[in-house]
Amino acid sequence: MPDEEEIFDLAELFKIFGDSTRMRILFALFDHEICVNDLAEILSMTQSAVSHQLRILKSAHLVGSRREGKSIIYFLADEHVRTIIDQGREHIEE
Amino acid sequence: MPDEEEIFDLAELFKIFGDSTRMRILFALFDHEICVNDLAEILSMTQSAVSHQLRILKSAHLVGSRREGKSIIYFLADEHVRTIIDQGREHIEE
DNA sequence: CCAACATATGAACATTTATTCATATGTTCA
DNA sequence: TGAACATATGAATAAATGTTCATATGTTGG
Repeated sequence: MPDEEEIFDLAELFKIFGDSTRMRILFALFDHEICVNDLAEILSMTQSAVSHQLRILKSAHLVGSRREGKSIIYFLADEHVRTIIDQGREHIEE
Repeated sequence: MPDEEEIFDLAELFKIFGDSTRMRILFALFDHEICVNDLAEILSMTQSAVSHQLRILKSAHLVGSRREGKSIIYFLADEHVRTIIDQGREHIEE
């Protein structure tokens, strides 16, 4: 049994995957990096809503970002993101 | 990009991992199956609260249950649960 | 430097959700 | 069968969270 802090952190991590909007953002970033505005268009969402969610994703190190001119480009942070999502998809197929 | 329904289901699945109480229950069941009352004691929780959460875990097929006398024994449903949690833990170690 | 563009942020509101309390359902054993 | 035990469930309350609207911050090109 891990200590309470690790359990809490784990729950916080999965909580971030537990929202359709964030999941859609993650999928949009699966193959290629995208800037905020394009994300908003692709997902038919407000720029503000996207930005709020990106902030959450970034704070959990699920995505990273870099500036490119006026835009800020977001991308998936590491392979764990893909693995976790893939495992989730496998679980659903049953 | 998966269809909206799959994304929704995925988010719903991860939402279930995204709660400390449920995560604690899952860890308690990691090594051996346990009945509701024992879970409540181990986790210092109300029997009612545990039962409510077990219901959610079971509806997502993360745990299974069987009756044994007066008690009902709960156990982890499949290996995906362990894999998903393990991947989450790996992600945190950084 | 300033106008236009791109993103971030804060407050407010609405919705979701975990827990508690009371009670119902279901099982065993005398 | 009835009492005692084990679990489930429903309603109510409190807390957490996603979106919107308005606005701030930051960058580029003229």
